[in-house]
Amino acid sequence: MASPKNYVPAERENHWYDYWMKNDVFSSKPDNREPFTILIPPPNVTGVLHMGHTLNNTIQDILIRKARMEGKNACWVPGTDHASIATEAKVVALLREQGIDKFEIGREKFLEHAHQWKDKYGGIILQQLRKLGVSCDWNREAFTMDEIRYQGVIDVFNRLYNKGLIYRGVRMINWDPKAKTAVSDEEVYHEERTDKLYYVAYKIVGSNDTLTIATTRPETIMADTAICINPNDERFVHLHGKKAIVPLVNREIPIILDEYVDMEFGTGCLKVTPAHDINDYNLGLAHNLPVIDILNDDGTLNEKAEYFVGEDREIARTKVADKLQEIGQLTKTEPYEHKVGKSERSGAVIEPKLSLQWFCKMEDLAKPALDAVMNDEVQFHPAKFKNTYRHWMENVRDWCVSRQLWWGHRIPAWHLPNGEFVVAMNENEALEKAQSINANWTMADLHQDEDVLDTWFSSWLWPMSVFDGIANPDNDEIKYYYPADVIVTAPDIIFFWIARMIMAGFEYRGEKPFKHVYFTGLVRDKLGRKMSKQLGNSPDLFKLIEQYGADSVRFGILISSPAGNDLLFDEKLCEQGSQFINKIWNAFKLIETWTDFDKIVDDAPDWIVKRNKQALQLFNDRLNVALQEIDSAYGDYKISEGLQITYRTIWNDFCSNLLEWVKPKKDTVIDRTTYEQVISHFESCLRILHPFMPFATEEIYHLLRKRADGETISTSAYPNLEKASEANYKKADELISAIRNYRTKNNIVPKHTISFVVKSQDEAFYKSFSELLKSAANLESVELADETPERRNSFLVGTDQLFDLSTSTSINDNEKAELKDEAKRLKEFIMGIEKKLQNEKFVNGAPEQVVAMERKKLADSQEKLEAITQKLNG
RNA sequence: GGGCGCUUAGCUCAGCUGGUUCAGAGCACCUCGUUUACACCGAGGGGGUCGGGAGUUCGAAUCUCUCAGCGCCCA
Repeated sequence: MASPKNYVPAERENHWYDYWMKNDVFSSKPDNREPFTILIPPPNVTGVLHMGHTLNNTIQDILIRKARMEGKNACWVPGTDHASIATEAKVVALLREQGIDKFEIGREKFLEHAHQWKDKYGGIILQQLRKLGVSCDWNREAFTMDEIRYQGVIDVFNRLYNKGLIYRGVRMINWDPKAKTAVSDEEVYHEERTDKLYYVAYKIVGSNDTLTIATTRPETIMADTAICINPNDERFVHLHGKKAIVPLVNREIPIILDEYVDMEFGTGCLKVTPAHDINDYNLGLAHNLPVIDILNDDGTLNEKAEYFVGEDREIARTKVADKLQEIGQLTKTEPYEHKVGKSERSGAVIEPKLSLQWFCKMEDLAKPALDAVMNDEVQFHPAKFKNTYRHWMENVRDWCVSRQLWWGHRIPAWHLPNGEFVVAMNENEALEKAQSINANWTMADLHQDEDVLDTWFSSWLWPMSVFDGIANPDNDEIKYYYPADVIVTAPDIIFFWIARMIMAGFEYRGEKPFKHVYFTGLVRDKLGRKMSKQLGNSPDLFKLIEQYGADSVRFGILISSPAGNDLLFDEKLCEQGSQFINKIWNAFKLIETWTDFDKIVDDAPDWIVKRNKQALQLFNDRLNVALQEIDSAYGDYKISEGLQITYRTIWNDFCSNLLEWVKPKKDTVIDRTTYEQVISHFESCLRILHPFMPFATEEIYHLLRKRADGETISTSAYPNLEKASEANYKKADELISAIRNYRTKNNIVPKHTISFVVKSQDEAFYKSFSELLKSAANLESVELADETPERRNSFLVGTDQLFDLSTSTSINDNEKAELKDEAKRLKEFIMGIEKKLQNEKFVNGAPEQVVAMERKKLADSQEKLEAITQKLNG
């Protein structure tokens, strides 16, 4: 019953995913086992799966699958994020296509459309994730705006408000004039851009003098309320106290002094526009300047500007410049490189804007969250991100939590006729509170705040809200699963999300929300460029999965993914993954043929039994060392390294060595005990690999033995670790290679048996593994010798000297030269060690072990040198 | 401007609490090989003065300083 030539992932992956679902392998309920919890970073409902998600979720899947196999109660909670700005933008655009205006249909109708949109597209990404094989508990799917999560947000807003941590204030905020909403500092990215620096002359009142300022934003001169100069600037200080006249609008403004002004920049004179620049705003506060806001919410000029009313700021800029030119007050322009803030959401240039917003005070919340990371209560992997985190947390600023949008959690504040407001859990409670101020007010007098909360204001509660831990802080689920074991995320949301989750965790549960944070890198293309739509360098994931299979895609993205560093993704790596599966597939087919050809017997010849025992012993050592290495890789969150070790162990140690060692040749057989053990080693290999490549391992696991109904490798026990040393394994491997090498050099075909006499200090090794060595290297015999046989070909493996009894010495010139080189090298090496050992400082200063090692090195080298000299002279 | 990090084989990276036999892996490359698991393979091979310089030390890829290049974050 031969299996197909190749494993075809496309045919099997869906099958196994269905099998897992049908057998409810991924679901979790609290019980008396140790929990292992992972919370998915909820992808945006607007998103489609990209390489970043693939990496991130593959890592989570590996961690959760390993934990599951280790017998822990593994719970991976999936979910999605409502993504206020992005989703609202999508829905607005969709409605616009249908000729519907958001403001015309109003809030309620709009939200209906938004919910419809979410129901239709919001789950796409989670569906796509299933293709990757992720083992989320799908019964637990949460959404940041579903009932439990929504109420949690409202609850937390109320509590923070009552605690005095939420306030309303006028602040300079980042205004996105396209999305018409405030965005947080973290949602602004800065882009290098070449603009112009305009030099504008202002007349001085009561004088023919002018002073010249340099600005990138001439369109804001209509909002100027002062000119500022540095008090140390002797060029201009005489102007202090005089007034300047704003061009075009001809308003008189004071000339003030402040050290803030950089004398080197531009002309040394600064126009002050408090409404449109954060630094100017602060200057305005310090000098009591009026604030003139000349911009509309959409970035066009308003009537206060007087000129170019209704024009977009960018267009107005050139028009103002032209006008200034016309009236002779534009003295020059020069190109100017600077950074421009843009909205991460809409791409629009951010406008600093004064605005009444809701804020959350951060200082008190930040303190325990900072400590928890600095003292490793919450561990960052890699730890280098602790620095970044500390820097931000120590300088944390209040969080602007309101957004001028409809899609989201509406701020639970009701404005009252007298201009006050109340914050409440719901309308009724709000009315109650209102009536305690004025008993005559009715519901009609209350008006709920129009704004919604920043999306992160729901995400930061995620570790609690997914278990309904806000409203029901004592429920069994949150008590069991909280804190989560690990969060896997990219470092770009360390502040948005990670920091705030830690704050919320301590604030509401007095405990960290998770134990470990694993930061992945960015996925770049093989040239190191970021993947972007513009470059078109982002591969189509589904084509990749179709072509290579999910296992191979997982392999490809992981094998090159060092912890915390960006990874350069190359499709070729997926191919390497398929080749790996093919290798394992063929290992399985080999074993399968033994059954087919009746190779498995109970009464195998003694030498086979012995040899196989030796082979298994060595492999067992190696496997255990590998397990140890893999375990420590997991412990350090070096997932990629874990896969690399697994790859090498299966390919080199299991396939190339163990299988070759015990493989029954032409007319030989394999004893049943060995066969059974090979199968169980194969199973161990599959189990180690399963978290990385779940589908193919499941497939072969089922082919290796008859499995019970519903049985799965996913819940089979991860191999146990035994203490082992692989010294003998390595020696055998090296020795066999050396003998092969010797054959090649001397043109001895593999078929031809040879006999060796060995001079070695490690006699036990040769006694223990002679059958294996003979078989693997096709030796007639390998005997230990006390004396050096004369005139025999010989070579060194470590310090062991092997003499080929079947030939007589005939060193050719080539070999002679090589040996001489080696002898020379050894002599120098020996001299080096001798010098070291003669150095008292070394002998006294270095640890005993190190000195002993040097002595051993010396002895070994001398032995080698002696052997070589002998050979050269013989 | 401030902070953090990186620079080791052609490529991607390990190694870095200084000392375990002239610095490792995978891929790529070269040579040989189709013996019934696998050419998506096997056997073998070449390839690095560990970015430059200085210092500490008996000893530095590993620690310190400095220079250069690159990247990220915050202003």
